[in-house]
Amino acid sequence: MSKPDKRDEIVRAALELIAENGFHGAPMAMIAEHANVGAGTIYRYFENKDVLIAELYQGLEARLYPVILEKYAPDKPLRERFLHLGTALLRYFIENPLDFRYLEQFHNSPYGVEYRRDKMLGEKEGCDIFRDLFEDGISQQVIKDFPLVILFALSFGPLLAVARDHILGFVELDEALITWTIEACWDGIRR
Amino acid sequence: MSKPDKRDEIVRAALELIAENGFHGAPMAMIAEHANVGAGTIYRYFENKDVLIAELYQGLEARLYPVILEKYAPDKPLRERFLHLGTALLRYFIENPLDFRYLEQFHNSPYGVEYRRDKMLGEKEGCDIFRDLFEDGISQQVIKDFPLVILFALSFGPLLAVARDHILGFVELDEALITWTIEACWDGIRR
Amino acid sequence: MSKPDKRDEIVRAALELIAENGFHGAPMAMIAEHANVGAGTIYRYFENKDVLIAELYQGLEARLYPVILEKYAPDKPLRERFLHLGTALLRYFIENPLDFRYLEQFHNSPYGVEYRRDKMLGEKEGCDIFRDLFEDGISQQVIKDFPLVILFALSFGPLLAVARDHILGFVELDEALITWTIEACWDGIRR
Amino acid sequence: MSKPDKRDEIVRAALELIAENGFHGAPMAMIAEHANVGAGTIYRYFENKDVLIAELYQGLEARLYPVILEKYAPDKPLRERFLHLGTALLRYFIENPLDFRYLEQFHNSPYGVEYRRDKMLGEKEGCDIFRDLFEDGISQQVIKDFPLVILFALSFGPLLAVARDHILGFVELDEALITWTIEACWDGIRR
DNA sequence: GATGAATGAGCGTTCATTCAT
DNA sequence: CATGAATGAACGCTCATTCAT
Repeated sequence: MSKPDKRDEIVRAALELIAENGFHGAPMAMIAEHANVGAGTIYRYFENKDVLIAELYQGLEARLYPVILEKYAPDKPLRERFLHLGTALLRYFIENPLDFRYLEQFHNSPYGVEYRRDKMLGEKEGCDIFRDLFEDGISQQVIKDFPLVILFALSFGPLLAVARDHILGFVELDEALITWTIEACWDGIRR
Repeated sequence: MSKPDKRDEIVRAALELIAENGFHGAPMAMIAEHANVGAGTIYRYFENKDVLIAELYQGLEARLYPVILEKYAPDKPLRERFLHLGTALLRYFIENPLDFRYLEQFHNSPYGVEYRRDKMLGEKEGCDIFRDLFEDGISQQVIKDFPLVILFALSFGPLLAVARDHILGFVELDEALITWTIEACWDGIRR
Repeated sequence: MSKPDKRDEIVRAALELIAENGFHGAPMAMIAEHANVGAGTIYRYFENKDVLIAELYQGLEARLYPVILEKYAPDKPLRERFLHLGTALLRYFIENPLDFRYLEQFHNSPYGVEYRRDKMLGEKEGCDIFRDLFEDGISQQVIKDFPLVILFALSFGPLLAVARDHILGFVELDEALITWTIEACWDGIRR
Repeated sequence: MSKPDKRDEIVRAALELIAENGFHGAPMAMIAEHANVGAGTIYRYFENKDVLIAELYQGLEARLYPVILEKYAPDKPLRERFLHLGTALLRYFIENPLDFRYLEQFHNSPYGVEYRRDKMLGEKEGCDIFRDLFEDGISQQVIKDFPLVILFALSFGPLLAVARDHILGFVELDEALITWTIEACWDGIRR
């Protein structure tokens, strides 16, 4: 009960600071201070800053999956499945803006690119659900016969963009707007 | 004639280095060296690194507009206009990967967010052509009646994503794929 | 019986690590780990790292004496006594390279110099046998009438140097070479 | 005239501090302070601390050779040549105690060992004069037929030891004692 | 104007030591 | 007694910026 205390505080502080200020706006000393922890303590839990960054990312991903898969019914029609996943994801980002900003920071960095490249090469994408969905859709001639990468771009591109705009205050997303946006994404990929 | 010479060299070197290595992979001394210029000289043309970064961005934007507006016919049908602008933009990014990488670096940084917020508030979007296009489309009931920000996200989100994927080598975009992608974006925003 | 157990383990681990990696290649945490002991436990037996280092040295010296005094016959001729002590010492170093490396590390450090200075002032040399030998030799006009310090230098200088060279692999000392070397040392100090 | 100013100050400060306190008793910040130089300035002249240490060593060696070779007559008898080199070396150490202490620090460190190993493998010893002397002596049957390494140990071992003792104040070397000591070394290696 | 040597605050990281358990 | 998590001062090093030439 007291064990993960410090580690959690470090993770929380790092998430907050990196999400808000970027990787180089979050020095280890500042993370330590915000976690109410000695500077050296971080290194008991994470080998170095890179490892902290990577583990933080993996933690976020691990939290994300169960959320969007909740109540997911793989036997429903493709459109419905897509809307479920898309809205769940968008809602998650809106409700967890720190997570979202962190994921963006990570993806736009050498770490993120390399990480993604590794996942591309190793077939073990975490995005299997989406991949399955797209491949199903293509073979059923419901979704455009595009390379998967393009379909991902057509789906996630707008999704991430609106999440960012909402978090930065450029637009106020409500339930209706969320649904319409994801429906528009579907219009983009469906035949 | 010799004044802009050095300034141009500095801008070129900065673009190259920042696009390839990110902001903190491009120290001022390295930029100076690549520009064949003294380290102090940069400060005659740019107050500090932040200003250099911002002016570089504005220069890129200024170069971009004429390119995508070339042969643009504002009296053609909306779909055709959208396809023209979208494919021109995507082609530009693919042919000028350095510019694209720099724009991405800039957007994912405190500078970028603040810059964009200023532009939002000041109403003086550089994206007037797109704004006009979307507003036309909405009033003609050809484009979905969404907030402009959402329409931007549905259009540029996928566009930037595929450009990034192409440049990182995750997909090979040819003319056909470019057209299909922009058409899919249109499907996303049209009624 | 369990008390000296841990202390011994600490001493053994410290000797090993310091001999192989030097003082700053042997952090307390590493010593503790190699001794299968908690990091704080070391401080129950040694006030701090400096004390550990000094006591380790004294322990080594204490082990050394009985070895070289074994079968030492103080009534034999001076030359024979010198050869006995010299070869015994050199053999000990060769057979216990860890001890030797540690002694060298110690001597080449602020600790070593201060330690030696204290011993010089306090007259309580541990090297009494050698001192007796030299003083005997001087009064019998067999050994050169040099200050003791010089005689020590002429005897131990080469001895330590060849031991080091052997351990570092620059020369392979066998029994013959050991004897010849010590005889050469004797040639250096005898009249 | 003003160019090597800073570099020289850095070298001087580093020599002083390392000679007196050892490598880890001479942090870069302290060296900078003693050289009246900013901390970063050192890195304009030396890539890192290791390079500073190595270049300092090479500088000392370069200064040493001319000194001991001054008035050296390679056609004099072996004994005379040995005494010349030995006393010159010992005198140099006594007159330049900082140089001596630095050389000792260097030799007793990973740098020193590796450096020496390299020199052993590559035949281009800086100690060629001594090597020539020893090889001459062996072939003329004036010097004992020992491996060179042993002869070096018999010569330099006492020499370095007495230099150290003098500098630390354990003995006061005058001209007579210097000569006697080197003569005793000769007695050690001659047949 | 142009230079680049000089600066020093700030970074990521280590490790001797302490102390609550 | 023994532990090992926690600490924070100190380290080597980088780099945006300045200023004498």
